[in-house]
Amino acid sequence: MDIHRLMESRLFEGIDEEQVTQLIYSTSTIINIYRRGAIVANEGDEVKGLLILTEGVVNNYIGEEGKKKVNLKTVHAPDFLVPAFIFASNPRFLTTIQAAVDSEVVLINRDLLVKYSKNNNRIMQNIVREMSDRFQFLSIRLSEFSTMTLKDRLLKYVKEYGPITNQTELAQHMGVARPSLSRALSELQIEGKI
Amino acid sequence: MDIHRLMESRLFEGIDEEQVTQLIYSTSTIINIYRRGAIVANEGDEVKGLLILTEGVVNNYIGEEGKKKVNLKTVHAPDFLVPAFIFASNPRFLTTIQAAVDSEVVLINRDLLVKYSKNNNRIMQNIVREMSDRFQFLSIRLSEFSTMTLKDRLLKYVKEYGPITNQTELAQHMGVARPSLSRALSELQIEGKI
DNA sequence: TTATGAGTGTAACAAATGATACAGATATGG
DNA sequence: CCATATCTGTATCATTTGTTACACTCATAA
Repeated sequence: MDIHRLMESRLFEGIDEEQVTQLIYSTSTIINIYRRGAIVANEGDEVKGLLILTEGVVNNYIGEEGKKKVNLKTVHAPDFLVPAFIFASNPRFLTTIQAAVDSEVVLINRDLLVKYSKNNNRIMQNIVREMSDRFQFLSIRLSEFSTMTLKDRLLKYVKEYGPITNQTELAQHMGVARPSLSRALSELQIEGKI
Repeated sequence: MDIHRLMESRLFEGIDEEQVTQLIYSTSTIINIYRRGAIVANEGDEVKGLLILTEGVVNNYIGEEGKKKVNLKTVHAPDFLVPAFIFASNPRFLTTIQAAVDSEVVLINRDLLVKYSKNNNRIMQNIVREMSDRFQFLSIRLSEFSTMTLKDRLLKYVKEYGPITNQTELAQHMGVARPSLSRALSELQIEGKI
């Protein structure tokens, strides 16, 4: 884990290193390592506290096993995992989280977090801000799913994220069949739009 | 405004009436009335604080004017409006909010809210819980949009919400064209599933 | 009562996407 | 280097949804 990179991220903005270290190296904090492809959490598992992705990249899939899956969000370290679920009425994972590359996740116990934030509320503010931003992100994605055609979404994607590296993954991100994505790309190229 | 109904809702769970009254009748709090069909807020407007729908019903539309719109969520009083946007990096409405019936909205200034919650954090806890629950709601809707067919979504809808009263509205909720919804309903009836 | 507007059913055709299959390309580990 | 797995392009056909148009019902206000 790279503490300095953590400190420079938005997660611990406004909080000094000593306090972060205290939180992360508390006796009730758990640090887990996951190999590429390993499942970090399953849909339905209880969310026991604040999850921080300290190394690696993970995907958030939704959808039952065997059925069609959608990748709701890809998270790159350092960042929170499912901050929106910690304080829900029913704090459980709605998504299956899978490591896209070798990854490391820190779990800070919910009670510890609450106790700590009584003295320093800044961490809670950062979590709430992140929740809000993700809510906005999700709202926009939902409207795109229901109003834009695949080709339009692809055009928007390349504008925002640059050229496409992996069609198979992108198809899951877009919630479409892989050959459909391939066809859409071909058509966009023929039309000279990409 | 019906203070007792507010007190019984989840919004002010754990907070006594005196404090709620103090918040709502603060000098910086604004109470607005909207006629049926009136716009409560436009996409892009700044979110200045906590919005509480104290009377009525409103819809949250996303999508630019003229283009296809989706009704992200219908909110019935008493409830928060867009709690997830208050503390975002860029606290602006992503949706256009329109009164479905005559409605009343209370705006509690963000600074007042923050100041107040330093002494009593319960209101913030309730807001965060509500944000979380809405995030989960949105996640599920997104996966439904991208994995389920319209007919499947309709079956799920009638299971959860009972018989359909207004196809035109429901079509916007489902993000589909009105005749498509009508056709889907006909087919479900022929198949004896509804 | 009538006129008007909103909601509904449905038909015909167009467009978008799904599903499946297969071949060629490309990476990757041994 | 080869062997193998993964990714990609493409064709074909099926299914789903969009678009447009029109007729019908129903409530409601003048």
